[in-house]
Amino acid sequence: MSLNLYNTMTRQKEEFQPRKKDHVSMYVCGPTTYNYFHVGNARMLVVFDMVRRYFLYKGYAVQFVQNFTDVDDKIIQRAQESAEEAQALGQRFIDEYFKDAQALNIMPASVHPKATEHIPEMIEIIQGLIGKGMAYQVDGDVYYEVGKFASYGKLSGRKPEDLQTRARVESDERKRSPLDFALWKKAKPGEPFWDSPWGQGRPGWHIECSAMSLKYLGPGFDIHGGGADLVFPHHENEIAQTEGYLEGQTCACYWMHNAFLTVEQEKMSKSAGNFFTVREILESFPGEVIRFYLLGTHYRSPLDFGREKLEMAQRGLRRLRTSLQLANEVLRQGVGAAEELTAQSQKLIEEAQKARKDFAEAMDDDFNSALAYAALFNLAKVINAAVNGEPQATTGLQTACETLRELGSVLGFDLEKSVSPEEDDAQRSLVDDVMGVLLQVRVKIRENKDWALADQIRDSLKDIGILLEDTPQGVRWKMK
RNA sequence: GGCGGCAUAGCCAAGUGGUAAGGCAGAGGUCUGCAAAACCUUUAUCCCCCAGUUCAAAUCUGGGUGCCGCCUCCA
Repeated sequence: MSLNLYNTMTRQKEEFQPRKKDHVSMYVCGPTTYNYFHVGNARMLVVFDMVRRYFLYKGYAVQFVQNFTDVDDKIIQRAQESAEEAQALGQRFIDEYFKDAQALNIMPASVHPKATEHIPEMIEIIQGLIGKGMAYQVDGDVYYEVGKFASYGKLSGRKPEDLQTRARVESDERKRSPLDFALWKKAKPGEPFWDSPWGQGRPGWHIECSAMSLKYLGPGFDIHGGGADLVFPHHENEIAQTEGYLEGQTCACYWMHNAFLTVEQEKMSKSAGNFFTVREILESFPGEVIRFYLLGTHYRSPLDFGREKLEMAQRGLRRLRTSLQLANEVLRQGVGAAEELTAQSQKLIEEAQKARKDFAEAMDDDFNSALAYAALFNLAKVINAAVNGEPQATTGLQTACETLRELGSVLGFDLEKSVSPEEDDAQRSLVDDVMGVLLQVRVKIRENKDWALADQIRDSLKDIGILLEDTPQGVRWKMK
């Protein structure tokens, strides 16, 4: 089954043809580490993690590179304000990145290169560009001469002439054209710097991605990803650098860009100040809920952020989890019960196959995770119906559950948290003990038909996040 | 000014020519001491507006209206 993805370069969906059979090489522009990342950044991270997981599901080996920009103006500025070393500050937020990423079930990249550890590679490319006459040095700075790269603008669909008419920044007199951009910046007093043939300084933003993608993936790698705002100028410049340096070779074959997250219809961004960090949202919602919310919309459509949206996502996710939980209880009871393949079992297996097919069709069509959700919900519904109706169809039920679990995990969800995080374990067993005693007492209370007291206990527990359910088989409880 | 995107029920959201997926919320029912969960039924004569192409359009074309993004650091 072929996979189609939308290529920003051609502005249409194309069938994915890997550079090397059964292998996918991806480079994604990672965050600049001067703060915790916000939900908008999270959308990009989750989207490309989903892309990666789907390739894995389809049997590809995926080389996934995601950089950290750990030197730039913002970091330096932040560091100066807080009297922290720029390097230390950059590293600190790299560490914090991994905490939040884990909460969102984002897999660590195959390689997480840092800009500051690839200065020599960048210098080499800059020297190559100067040697080819595509870059020039002025007073310790080095600029890329955009006019020397014939196809400049091919990714963003802009013509250099158009760009020039609207050049808003007051043009630096020393640049040959307002469009020329910095490859190397001369160090100002107090700034971090590295030695180079042009004196002490630091790299421009765009050059790092050229250097790191080339180093880890080589020319013509499969997919380059990032947020839509990177199309211009960042990715345009990266192409100019890499392809100018390599003369004729392609930087990346497919360019994928996710649309933005908005807050009240306005783009969420660090500079606009209307952002919510994942760190703060995690105080109210589990990471998987945030993830579920983010993947509920196709990655190329804008998505508005809000607390209600997260609550809706939470209820939806809970539905899928509940389904597996109910089925598991039935299956546990039914262990050992010999069973020939009943018609009901057969039907469940067919439904599972259908879900798998629908899921793959959705994902093969430019990673339509929102549509893939429907396959998950449909399967959950079938499982619920079986549990309610003919639970002895264990073979089929088991297959259906495994399928649901597996498809969920392709999107990065652990629908059945069999293992709770270690730090929760101690607390959990304590809660288990207390609940055991309390529920025994409550059984007595109910035998005495003191409903008011029984209900009061249930309500009070609900207030602290423990949900009680009275069923014909007895009482069941779970923590929110 | 240039380039690009979006407009589908109360809310979220799929759907690019064949007669509107899925989720949340709501209504009725089953079950229950009650509640919850689950199940069943139900909720858009219609997809921003106008004109056109077609046997057939939410889906194509043209023209409007509204919203957003990029062109400056930004996922």
